[in-house]
Amino acid sequence: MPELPEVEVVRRGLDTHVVGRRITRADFRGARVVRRHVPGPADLSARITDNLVNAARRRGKYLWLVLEAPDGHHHALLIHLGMSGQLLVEEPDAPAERHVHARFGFADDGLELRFVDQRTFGGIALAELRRDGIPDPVGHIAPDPLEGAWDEAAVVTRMKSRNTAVKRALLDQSLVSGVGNIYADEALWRAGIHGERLASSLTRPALSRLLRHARQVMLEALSEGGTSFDALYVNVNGASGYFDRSLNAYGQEGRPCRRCGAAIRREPFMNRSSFSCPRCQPRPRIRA
DNA sequence: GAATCTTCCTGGGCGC
DNA sequence: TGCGCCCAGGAAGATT
Repeated sequence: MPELPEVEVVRRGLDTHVVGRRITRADFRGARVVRRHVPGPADLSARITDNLVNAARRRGKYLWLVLEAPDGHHHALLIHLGMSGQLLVEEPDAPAERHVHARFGFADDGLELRFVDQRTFGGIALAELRRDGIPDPVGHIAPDPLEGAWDEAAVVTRMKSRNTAVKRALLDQSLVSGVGNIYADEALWRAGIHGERLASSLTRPALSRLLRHARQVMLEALSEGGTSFDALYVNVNGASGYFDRSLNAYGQEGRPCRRCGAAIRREPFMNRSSFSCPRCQPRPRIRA
């Protein structure tokens, strides 16, 4: 599934292949892909036709194209890839993918942009931009660790006040965005902290360390994943080379911990799974 | 308001 | 071999 580093690679691909072009055609297929647009897909299509793509931006796992309408108004085409979403850049006459939900054509008659999503967790919406350049629906999403607005000390302060498991806090998009289950487990492993520890029970230096590990692991994935993508594909199937080689905790149940050799354990967490080292990341004795 | 639970969806993988 | 079930995941909205 696309995590923040993959979404950033997609954004860079959009920067290269889509920014600077004028949309002349937008076709949506299926009832679910267009989100929160009461007048419906046809209206959204009409609103973005003849718009110029001015920029491709990202916060956490949200992507958006800054569009300039013919009347000069700026708004955003907001895209979330969900679990299985892909953006592809292809010849207009290439065969349609089974789960293609949107196709965008451009004035230069060049490669078209397609949104393909097997599970339809992803979606597309038209949004107004706030004064700070963030689309309205992204307003409640906190800065991610890879952007300029990232303020580690402020996030530590907010996490310290949370009366909940530190992994829940790490996954809370209103505190820090872009950290999914995989990177949460990797950051906790690196920091030697069990995810069920109360956020408020950790020291500020420990929380700082955890956040710095989260940032670092995503930077590493970005530097590895960024080179493994076909130039024509803005994204590939969510699997970057990083996941094959570099995971220390996530999905490693039973394998020896690379730090101490103990077998990595798997525990249920929020109807999902957490992976951790039983020796490096001892469970808290008491957990509410 | 904070914390937690439920729901959306479908393909891959597994057990029987 | 094939059927049915479980699982994965982010985030909105509901519920406590």
